[in-house]
Amino acid sequence: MQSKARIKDIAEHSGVSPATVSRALNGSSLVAEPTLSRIRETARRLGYRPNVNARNLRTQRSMSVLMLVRDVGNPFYLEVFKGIEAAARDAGYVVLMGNTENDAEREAEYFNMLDDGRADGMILMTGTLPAPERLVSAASEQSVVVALEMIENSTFPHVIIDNERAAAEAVEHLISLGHRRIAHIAGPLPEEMSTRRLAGYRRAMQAAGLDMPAELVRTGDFSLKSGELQGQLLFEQSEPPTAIFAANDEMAFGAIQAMAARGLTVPEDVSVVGFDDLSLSKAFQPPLTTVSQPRIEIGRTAMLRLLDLIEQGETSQAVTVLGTELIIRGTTAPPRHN
Amino acid sequence: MQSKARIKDIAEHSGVSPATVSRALNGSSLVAEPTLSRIRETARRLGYRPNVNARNLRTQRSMSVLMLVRDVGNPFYLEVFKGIEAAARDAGYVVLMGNTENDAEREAEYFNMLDDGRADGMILMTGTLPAPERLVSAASEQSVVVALEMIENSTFPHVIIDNERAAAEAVEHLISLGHRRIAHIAGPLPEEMSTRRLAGYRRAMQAAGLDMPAELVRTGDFSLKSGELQGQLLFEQSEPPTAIFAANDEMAFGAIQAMAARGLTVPEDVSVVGFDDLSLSKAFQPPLTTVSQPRIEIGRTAMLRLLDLIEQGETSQAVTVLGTELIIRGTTAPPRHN
DNA sequence: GTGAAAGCGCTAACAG
DNA sequence: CTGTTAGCGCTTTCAC
Repeated sequence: MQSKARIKDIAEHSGVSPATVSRALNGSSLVAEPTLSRIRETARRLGYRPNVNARNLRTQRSMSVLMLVRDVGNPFYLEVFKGIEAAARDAGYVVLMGNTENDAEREAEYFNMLDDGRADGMILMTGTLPAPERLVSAASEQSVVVALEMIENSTFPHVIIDNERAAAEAVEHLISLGHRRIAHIAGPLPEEMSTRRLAGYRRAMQAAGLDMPAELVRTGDFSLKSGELQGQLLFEQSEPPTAIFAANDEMAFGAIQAMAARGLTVPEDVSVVGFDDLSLSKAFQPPLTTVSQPRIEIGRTAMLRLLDLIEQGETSQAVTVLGTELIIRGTTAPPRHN
Repeated sequence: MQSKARIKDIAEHSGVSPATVSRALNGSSLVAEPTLSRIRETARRLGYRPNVNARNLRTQRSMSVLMLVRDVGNPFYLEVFKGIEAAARDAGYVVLMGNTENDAEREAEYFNMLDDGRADGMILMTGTLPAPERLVSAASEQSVVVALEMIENSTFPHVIIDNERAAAEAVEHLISLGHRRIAHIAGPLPEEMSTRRLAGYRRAMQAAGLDMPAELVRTGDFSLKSGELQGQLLFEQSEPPTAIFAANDEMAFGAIQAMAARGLTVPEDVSVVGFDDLSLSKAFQPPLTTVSQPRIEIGRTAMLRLLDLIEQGETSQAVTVLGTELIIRGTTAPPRHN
């Protein structure tokens, strides 16, 4: 096996010009049969692989996309990645992973990679746009699809769920069980996702004519630890809640941990609803009642939209809203003293 | 702002040759001061970004690495990714994500990407090597670091933990609590990782002179579901175990789920130990006793080794064994009837 | 310290 | 259907 056969080598070995080899290998219909298979055969024999950088330089494409998240460590993203990766592969693209850790500069850097020619487009899951002065080209000129988090005033296609509605449904479930003193542990505000889930909580509470004293609405940061802390604070109050709606599963787990530490049981003493339906949530004891989102589908759809954008310059759907489902499991029950 | 300033544009704007611009921007010491800052200034003003594909073609490097796993959906990888991403970024590399789903063809394809010039090296976490006949160049000629799973008879640097020893320690813990009928739910055999953990179980049992009847050693596939199934089977026996060592946390959760379904409590009726220490494991009720591995560190170290390989052609350490720790939490206790 | 020239490997006009 | 030619944007000899 040669070390790195080039198109030129194949051309010589099969007695044609490089152009013909290129055409043959790229499935151009303009190559005659005997030539075609001869070329293919030599390519195979020589272990030929097109040099991606040369091709990219020439075609001004990279056949790769970037997926950008705030925190790779968040288990929530896993299946979204999976959906993206599968759709990308099917279309012949590779996937670059970017992690911003909420750092605006990093985020800008990744945006600028689109100008470098390193990626043809990006799936943005950070919920934010870098400041224009940090960017080489206007963000709006890039092929970007926003997933999971809505970015207001942007013209990018979005693939999202209706966070407000889903949150309201979760709270309505608690209300229908008879709970009246329902707390909410929100995600980091004023992030869009957290804001919408909070709004859903408020909407449902209001519709039922229930009180929402400030001490029942707490803010966490989606981490286990913050759920634990806020759960703790919630039960140090004179009049603790009988139910909690946490803005994600991890905080729900944290809150349950805090309650266990105080000798409270779920759902007997307190009901808890989460959001996300992590793969482990059903294995929790008791299994967590939570809002399930179609994560793989979100990833897949976002990637398909991005392909439209890259290949057609536009996409059919500006905003795609995927459905959620409240999964009622073991952490919710009627309140004790009803 | 121009659309896509090239090095030539900067050269014209600052009255020098492209060569000088290239030198200036790449920090070559051969550029005189006045020229240097003039060039830098115009580059900034024009929003210049070097075209990555052109540079890659010229330098025959891609400044990107590939990380390959069996299943992106596995929460175990998250922090390993994080460690890899951070170390890669620091060194100016970007990270491509590859998912094989145990498909040998896909795995070979990713290997071949190293020949394409798409990535300069790879962190292999699948525990397997593609068949040589599928590969364009011999695998051994590539810059590859194996992480998490040992590949026997390969010359690649490895970054691993001592699975056998860690498993033995977990089982010793159960033995020291007084358990004698200890079951093991293994991962998929004959994968290296599963095999080593099983060996650790056997070693500890043997050392304590305990029986290992075949019905106490079951094989799962690391999934929640398989843990549930095997846990179920374990308790349908006439003489069920008093303790279970599961080869990963997910299967431990599954087993606990199965026991809960039969009205058994952990750790009162049965003790359970897992392996991995997923971020959610401490929030489980009761919190899971498990073996913790330094996942971020594994990722980071693997990336550093890979950089050695790419940049120096060799690395100091052939095999790096990172330490594990048995975290004793709430799922283990002395057996009921001792 | 700077410039001219070549070429990385590929694809896409344009001719024929 | 096939070959010739040019050039993507960059870095790097080699001269001066």
